[in-house]
Amino acid sequence: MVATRKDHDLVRAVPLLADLPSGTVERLMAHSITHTLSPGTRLFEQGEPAAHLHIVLFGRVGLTGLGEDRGEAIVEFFSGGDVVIAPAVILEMPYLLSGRVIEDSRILMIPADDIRHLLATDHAFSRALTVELARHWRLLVRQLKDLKLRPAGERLASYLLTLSGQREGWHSLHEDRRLLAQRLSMTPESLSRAFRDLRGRGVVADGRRIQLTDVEGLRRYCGFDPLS
Amino acid sequence: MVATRKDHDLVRAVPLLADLPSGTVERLMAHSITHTLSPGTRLFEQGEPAAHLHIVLFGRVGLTGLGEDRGEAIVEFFSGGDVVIAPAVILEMPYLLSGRVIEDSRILMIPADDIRHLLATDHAFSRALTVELARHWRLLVRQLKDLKLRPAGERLASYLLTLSGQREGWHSLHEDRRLLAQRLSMTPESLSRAFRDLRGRGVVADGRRIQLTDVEGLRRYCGFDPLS
DNA sequence: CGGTTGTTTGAGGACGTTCAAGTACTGTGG
DNA sequence: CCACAGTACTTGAACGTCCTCAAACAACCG
Repeated sequence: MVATRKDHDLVRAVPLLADLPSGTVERLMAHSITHTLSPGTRLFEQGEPAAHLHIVLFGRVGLTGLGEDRGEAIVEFFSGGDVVIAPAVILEMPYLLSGRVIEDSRILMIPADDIRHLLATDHAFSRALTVELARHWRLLVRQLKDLKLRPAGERLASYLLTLSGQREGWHSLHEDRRLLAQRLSMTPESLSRAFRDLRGRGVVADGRRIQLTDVEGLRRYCGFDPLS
Repeated sequence: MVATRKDHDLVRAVPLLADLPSGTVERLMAHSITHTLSPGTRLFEQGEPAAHLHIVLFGRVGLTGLGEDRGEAIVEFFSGGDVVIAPAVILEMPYLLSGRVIEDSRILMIPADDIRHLLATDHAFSRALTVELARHWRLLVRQLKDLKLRPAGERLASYLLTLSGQREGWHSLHEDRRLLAQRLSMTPESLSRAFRDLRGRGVVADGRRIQLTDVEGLRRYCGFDPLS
């Protein structure tokens, strides 16, 4: 619960906080809470006010949107060093998404008021937050383009290319296929069929282990755009 | 081309710039270019480096993603007072989207270097940019949730509720149906059918004129979430 | 008037979902 | 060690939504 020595090192490695004077970080940490959480834990729910800024020190967290009765869709995964949802905290508005732990994770929670106060008083922090938001913006835009312009199979191919850094050889999925399917906006069944179809294009899949043998072919197949 | 007196007033009304000392705004304007542009004009293309920050003084601009051979998808519309794509400028990265003028518009273009310099030196600007990005982030998330969780008809209903501010009576679409269809990720044919289906739910459509007679029913139909 | 553009409607088809089994892997208790 | 349950993944068949293609219609404009 209380931040440990090791937490401190992890905190210093968070890009958002890396450039702050250590005194400032101390003050942030003073009011913060650090938790080790298990898969399934809900960090916050869509619709509730943002009381804390959540930062993933290690582990993995999923952002999910809840539909009326259509289950939930995963918008993005976040892992070590990532800030989970800054906009709700910045704007003092309710969350548009829910946060759920999907791997054993260590989560730093900083009170929203402290964040807003720092945003108002600390230029370096404000700048770092701007950069962080700009990065997230691009993540979302990429996904919107995927959804609007690419069919399911190509979305998977594109995801695999990003995951692998476009390197051939063995790689490992970071999440199980049910979650991956939700992230890619398809059912587990469709994901399974998409993997089957990619077998003819140099993708060997065995559980979470994935081998890519024809990155160039995959790029052509899904019109992969290395911009990022 | 050169900023006029009237431009100056419009600039002062841009939220991003409203809180800056007037000296700073003067300096920004000194190197900036202001253009009046007609529908169809391309502001910038996906993939090219961001040389300017574009701000819409009045008119309407569409952000479009280009697929390999699948035409283009509209990600969002921007109008008076909106900053078009800050992230590419902030991060010095290529655009992920193309910008196209869809109505006669007056566009302020500020050199990217000036923006980055101001971001690094002016706390108030940095803060305003953070807030602007946080707002855009929420726009994108809303749309992602729409795409992932709602079928075409409900996306239209949701769009109409947002457009109207959930008020009954007559309203006007800001763009023609072809563009609206692209924004909602469907074909014009599907949009036409979606309007037909909504006739039974209190939506009267005549060209760009729309009348809503049962906002509460529409809300229930699409599970509208007033969070914003 | 003919041409262009925007919208609507219908028929057919593709992609992805749903529903329903079936297989493989894991850990548990007998 | 095996039987068993539980979970994860795969496969097949039927269905639905939305797209494509084609045509008709209206409005507008030279």
